[in-house]
Amino acid sequence: MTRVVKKPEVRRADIVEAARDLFGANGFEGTTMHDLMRELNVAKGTIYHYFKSKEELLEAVINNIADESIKRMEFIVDETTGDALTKIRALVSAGRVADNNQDLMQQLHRSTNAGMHARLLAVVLQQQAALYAKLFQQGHDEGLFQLAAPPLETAEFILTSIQFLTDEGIFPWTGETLLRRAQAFPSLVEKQLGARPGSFDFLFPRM
Amino acid sequence: MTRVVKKPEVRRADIVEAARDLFGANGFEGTTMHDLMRELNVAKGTIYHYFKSKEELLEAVINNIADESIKRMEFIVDETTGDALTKIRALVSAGRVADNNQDLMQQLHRSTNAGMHARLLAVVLQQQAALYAKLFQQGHDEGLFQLAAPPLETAEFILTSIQFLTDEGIFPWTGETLLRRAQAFPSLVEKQLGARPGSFDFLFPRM
DNA sequence: CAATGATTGACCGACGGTCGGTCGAGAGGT
DNA sequence: ACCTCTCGACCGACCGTCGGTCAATCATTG
Repeated sequence: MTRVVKKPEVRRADIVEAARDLFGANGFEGTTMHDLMRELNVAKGTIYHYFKSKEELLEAVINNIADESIKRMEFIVDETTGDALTKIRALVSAGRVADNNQDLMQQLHRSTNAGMHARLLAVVLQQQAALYAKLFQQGHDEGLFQLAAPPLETAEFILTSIQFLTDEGIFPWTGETLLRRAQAFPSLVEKQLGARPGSFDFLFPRM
Repeated sequence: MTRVVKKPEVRRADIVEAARDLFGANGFEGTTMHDLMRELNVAKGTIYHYFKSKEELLEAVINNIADESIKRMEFIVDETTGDALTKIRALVSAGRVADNNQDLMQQLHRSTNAGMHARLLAVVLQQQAALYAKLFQQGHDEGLFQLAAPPLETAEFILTSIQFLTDEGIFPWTGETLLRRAQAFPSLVEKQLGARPGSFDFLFPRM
């Protein structure tokens, strides 16, 4: 095979990108290193030159997705002007990881990928919590919220529940269950934040 | 090998029990079907006679653990007399899945087992939520709580956060992080339930 | 042109899973 | 009580696949 030499950073990025696509299309366990080397037109050893195991490659893919997600969210917060509630609203509507990773999410819904999924959730969550914490603090300062606990812990608390309970990846919730929960979220969040009733109605947009 | 015939239920239970032990000791991926057949003194085909895949066996193990857990908790609720807060306190102190599955939990702390772990959490959670929902309702009726949403959704919301955020299995939180969160839980829960400040101090017992 | 290190691909051992076949036990006939 | 006959629990050699290894090879750089 014709030998192609690339700069290490480039090759590394190529591998992560291809892995991300394949994991998204076929799942982690459903993707073989052979699939990956064929996709990349690269020998197996090359991949193992950059990642010492498939597991480590998964780690890199997860961080890649998470980093992209958090950057997008930070950008949204920065470009949005207004009070905390306005910023939160903008963030929520654009913040679903699912939207920009449609096929990935579809794969994550297979229970075999629960591991990959849970780990991705955990990383994304920690990053998002820091972001929301700032907004909660702002809202508190603006008199919109009455927090009972530090902003970061409050953000972690709320985000964790919403992510896990709305995510069909780890456990296949039924449609009714999801609806039932979605309807309860506004009240739950308002209560937790001490926000005005109705201020989080946007969490469950009736159509 | 000497052939031993058992009643199907017995053999099935034996397999689940042994699998539970081995998964607990070495993790799901760290346990081979060969290990299992050696432990059971049984041929590989026998295991596959009862479970069509390793994956399906995992499912059975998870349900086995979850069932045992929920039965213990239901028993505790039944034998405890008093108001909702008293029952909740009893439940929490005995309800940690970790306590009665020490080595299992230790294994779950390996990120390779995130899948097994997340799925177990999901099942246990759904069962526990139903139980706590009853107590939240009782507390509401007794005037101890002021719920902002239906009891079941409230229970799911709270339990999910606490389980996920205190569990080191999926993402290895640091000790400080765990402490920081534990300190915030009482306030967060009280706020969510509309309970008297201090009534959930038992969630974070200072030593 | 030598040194470096990126790249190759044949090779390996372990693993999950299959399948043709064996054998014990209970049902039903005599 | 004894003998079949049938069912399905049980066996284990075998298979294909997969993650991972490594010595050789080749492009690039100084």
